[in-house]
Amino acid sequence: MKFNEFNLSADLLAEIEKAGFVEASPIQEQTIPLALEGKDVIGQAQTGTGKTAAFGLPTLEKIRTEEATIQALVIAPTRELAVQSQEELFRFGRSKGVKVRSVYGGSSIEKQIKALKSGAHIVVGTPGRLLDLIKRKALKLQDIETLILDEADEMLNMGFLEDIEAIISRVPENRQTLLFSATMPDAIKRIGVQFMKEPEHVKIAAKELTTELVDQYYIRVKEQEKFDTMTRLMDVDQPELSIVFGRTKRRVDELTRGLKIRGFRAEGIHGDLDQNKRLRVLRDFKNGNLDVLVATDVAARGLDISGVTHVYNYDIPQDPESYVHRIGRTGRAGKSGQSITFVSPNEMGYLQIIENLTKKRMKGLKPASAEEAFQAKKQVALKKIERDFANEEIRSNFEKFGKDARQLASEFSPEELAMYILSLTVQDPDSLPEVEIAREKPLPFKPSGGGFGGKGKGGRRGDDRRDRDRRRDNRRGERRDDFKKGSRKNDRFEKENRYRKDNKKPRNTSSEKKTGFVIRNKGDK
DNA sequence: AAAAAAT
Repeated sequence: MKFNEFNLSADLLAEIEKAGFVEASPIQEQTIPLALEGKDVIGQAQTGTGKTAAFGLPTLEKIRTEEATIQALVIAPTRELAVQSQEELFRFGRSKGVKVRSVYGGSSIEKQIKALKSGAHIVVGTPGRLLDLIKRKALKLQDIETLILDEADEMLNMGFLEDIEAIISRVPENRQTLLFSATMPDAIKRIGVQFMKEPEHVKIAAKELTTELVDQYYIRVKEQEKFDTMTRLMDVDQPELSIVFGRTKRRVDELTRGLKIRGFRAEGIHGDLDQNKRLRVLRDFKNGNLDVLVATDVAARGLDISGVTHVYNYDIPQDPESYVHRIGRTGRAGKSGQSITFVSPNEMGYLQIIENLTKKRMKGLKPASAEEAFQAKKQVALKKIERDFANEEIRSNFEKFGKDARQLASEFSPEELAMYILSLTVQDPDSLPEVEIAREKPLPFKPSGGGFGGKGKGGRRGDDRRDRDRRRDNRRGERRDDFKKGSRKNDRFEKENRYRKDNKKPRNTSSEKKTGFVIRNKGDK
């Protein structure tokens, strides 16, 4: 279905066309008509399939610009996401003259109050700042007709729920409520439904929860070897842009430092950094002034950054839902991507929990050796140098390598110069600076209920336990079969060949020799 | 058990 087949006004369609959108995605096709009718909708679809436009377009359509009232409210889990959604809504509503404001913590409330006073039809905000503005009577919600929870399952989660309830209690009961997310656990959906009237749950049916545009890999690696393993893989993969997710803010700081030492253009983003820095880092990453964004889960959800080809889960995500969102930062809008999740031997149980949620097996991957990484880097540098030498401006390019460049350039052949530049560009793997990432206390493992804790409580304990045992036995069976058929093995070799032109088998790591493919949970005996 | 979110 095409956008111009929706019952949308000409000024919206003009902006849609300007943005180059023609064909609506399935979630858009199914939710836009419902939302235009005024129905309450839960919209669930894979990451990167255009959920913002799905709730944004019908919302914009219904705004009466001649009235200077706030008619729609969007609540988002992070400040960056609030900014991004505001920008997208503004873009589509531009011709129509819709005023969209974003409000969030960490930046001047005075400015935001002024902006609200200058007129707003749609407000996009994070919970804390919204409540603050409501208390100061700078934000009136009595004219709201559409309420949207972006990343709805996160907004209705513990930690946010109380604030959300407080905000919703100020919004008129007679309203339309839209909930959107890629993930929607049943327990959370039940909470959400309480704020809605006869909601339609549009769930784009897919075998897997994650998009098939992302190739999902995991590497089983000891904690102490993780950093080297990741940087080598990055050298081999040569991502355009990549995001590295760490478990804690401190960890993100360490990883950022380490990656910088290794020569990557990397910056970190997490909740302890001041808001200017957070926005600056994100902007630099989008502009291509950075190659690697190192992040906590603050960047896991919603952020739409084109050019992200690789997501590295340096630490395995805390919640299986977080995994779905993290890897959804790549493989967006029809483009493909890769995710690589690093799993230490005692975390293999988490891998299983994630796979249970996504209904998708990650492929095992062998670490690349230092030599392989070095060769890969060298190839890339050589290509770049060759390109430079083909260019007329080779001398100006060469000059940055030293005072005598002009002299050297006249005395040596292009090949000799190339070798010289290469030696300056690519470091020998043995001389790489050492980086140590502090070991954190291991994740607590709670096998109950299939989640990472917090679920399965209440009167169903016995059932949960039986389910769990059954699931576990199934898992073991599947894995053993895989091992016999060698399908997993084949996956590994298929990937290895990318790294090994000589087809030699990379050496086994000791941990793999030890445990093969058997899953070891703490709960298992 | 961590991160996010107001100051």
